[in-house]
Amino acid sequence: MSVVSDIKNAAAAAIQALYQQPFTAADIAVNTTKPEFEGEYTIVVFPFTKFSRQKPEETGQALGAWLTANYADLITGFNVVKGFLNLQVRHQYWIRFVQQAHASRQVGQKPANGRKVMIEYSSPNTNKPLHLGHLRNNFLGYSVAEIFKANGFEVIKANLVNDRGIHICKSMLAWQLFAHGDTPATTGIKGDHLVGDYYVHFETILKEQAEPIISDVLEGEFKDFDGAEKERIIKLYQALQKPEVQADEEKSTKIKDEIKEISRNRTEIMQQAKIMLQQWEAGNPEVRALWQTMNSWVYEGFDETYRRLGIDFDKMYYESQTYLLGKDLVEEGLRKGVLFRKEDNSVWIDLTAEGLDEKLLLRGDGTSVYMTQDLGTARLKYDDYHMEQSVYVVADEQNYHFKVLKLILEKLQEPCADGIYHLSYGMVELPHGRMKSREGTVVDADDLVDEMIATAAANTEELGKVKGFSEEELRELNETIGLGAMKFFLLKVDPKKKMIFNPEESIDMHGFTGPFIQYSYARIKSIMREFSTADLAVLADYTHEEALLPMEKELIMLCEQFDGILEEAQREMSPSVIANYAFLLAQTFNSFYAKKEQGKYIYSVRDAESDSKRKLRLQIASLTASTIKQSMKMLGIAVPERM
RNA sequence: GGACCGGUAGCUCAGCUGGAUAGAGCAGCUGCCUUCUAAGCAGCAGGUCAUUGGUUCGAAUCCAAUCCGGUUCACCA
Repeated sequence: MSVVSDIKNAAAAAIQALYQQPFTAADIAVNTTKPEFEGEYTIVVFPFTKFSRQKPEETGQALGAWLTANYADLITGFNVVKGFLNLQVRHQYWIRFVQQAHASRQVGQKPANGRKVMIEYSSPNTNKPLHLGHLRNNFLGYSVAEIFKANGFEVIKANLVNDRGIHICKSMLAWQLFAHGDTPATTGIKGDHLVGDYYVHFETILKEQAEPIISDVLEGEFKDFDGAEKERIIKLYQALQKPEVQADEEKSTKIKDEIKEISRNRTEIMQQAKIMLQQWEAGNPEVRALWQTMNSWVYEGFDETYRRLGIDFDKMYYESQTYLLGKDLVEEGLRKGVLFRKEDNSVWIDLTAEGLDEKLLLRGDGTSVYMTQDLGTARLKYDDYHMEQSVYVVADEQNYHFKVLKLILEKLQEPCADGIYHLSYGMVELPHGRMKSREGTVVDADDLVDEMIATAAANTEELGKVKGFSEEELRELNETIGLGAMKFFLLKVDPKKKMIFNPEESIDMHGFTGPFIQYSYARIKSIMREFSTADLAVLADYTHEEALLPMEKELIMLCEQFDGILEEAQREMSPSVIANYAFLLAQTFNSFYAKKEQGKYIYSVRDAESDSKRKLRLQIASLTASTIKQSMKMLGIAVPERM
């Protein structure tokens, strides 16, 4: 039970008693009171004037009087300003909260609720190392999983690895052609980076081979093409010659892009890659062996990155094992009449009634597409775990895909359909736009982590506050701070918004940042170190009778809101809710810590004006520390005892 | 063109289930380390909440239209 819900329930009872109106607690607006007015929480009374038939002020007075008379253990006083009823919560209420929180020892962990969710995140391709975009995905997925757990859910963290397809064949082919047998072991290059390097190599060759073909086409020469493709390319060429197209830059760029794409497909190296993909699908032993070897290099690299990032999974899925799934669903769909077959034998679903298009599910040759395997995988996951919700952490460019996926599953009456939830997040962009591998602007995840830790180390060194730390402790501290800065940076923004990352400026460690909060935590721990565990232990049964000073109350109130914040974060699937809260809490503690009047620190724990105040403040500090620690844990961020 | 998302301080973002005078951080300017940690604190300055209209006691928040930016609408994944 929270204060806000207590107040809402009391207000609902008041309305029932005074006006005989069945107003539910959920319909009552309760906010924190603005600092310029007296009170802690405020009820907005405007909505009640309809049936009170009094002015807002009178309605507020009547409600306030009733509440202080009938809920005296909750509310001790009130004042009314216009339509706002400001309530003063009984000071014992706050004290009781502090003591209960202290006694329970574990803040922000709700008991198991018997509900099960799967969170799929990360889901990398195995042809390239992880980059900045993946980091947002990984941190989001991990954090949302933590948030669900804290709210009492059972969580399965899943990773669907895209380990097959043309992209990995590109790396494999380039390796075969140019690597002379190099391995991570012989070169000392991390496996995922080595494989990524050959992917880049492939793209370079591809570009070289495509260029003459493209320039031929642009000059009206089509010798590299035949059949339908030739017709298509000629059509594009002719379209490009039209004066109205040449005047329209957007249009001509689009046509040129298509010409480039078709030309790239005509290159020798691309043809080889396609052959390799066919060999892979046919189970060619040599190709399969190379595939296994190179993927294993990538997994070693990924494992290292994941371990460093503190990211883990309960269940791995591999597309090489799931890409053929979904065909039976299509068969069933055809039988149910939800799907239909065209003359060329391809299978479709008609979603025009839903304002969407027709969507292909099986090609004419019977092979499946991305959507088909996702349908099958959705069923597989559900068969594996029977979870009530299946969350996909995937960038917002796939919004349409997931909308369609859910819709099709609903139409097929799959039991997993209702639980499908696309946690869509915005891309991380550079100041000049999206990261482009062809332009070499991709920010590598490992490099960024290194950089962050180095920055943290430089700061730690400069501040010189960690005398007596061993080498190992120092390394661990800098890793905690560097990673904390990075995770917080990527999680503090609302997931659905795209965000800008400027690699020129390193991620800040002051202000609204992870290190700021970590620092605040370490500072509290430093205060607490002055006192023994016995000092803390006797606090639980201590009854505090003195009045609460403003910032003592403010901190208690903030800590009391934590449960509600956790629920909101889970409901919204938004770690940023917690990031904002943790910052506010840390910031408030810092003000509390530094508040000075007439040359004295008025909230000093050590030099408190009385024994009871010392104990109360120690308790508040301890509770604040636990709440900060748990908040940061929800973001996958550790907090140091000293920094 | 259809669908979806976004537009709040110089910059990066909160606030959006309607509530009191729109908040942080960074950057800029002032102060504060004989103090339980200055990765901190206090303060100054900075706004037609894209535009217009509507809904009502009340709109950054809801609705409509418009403008700007993005994503997507592949027999790619």
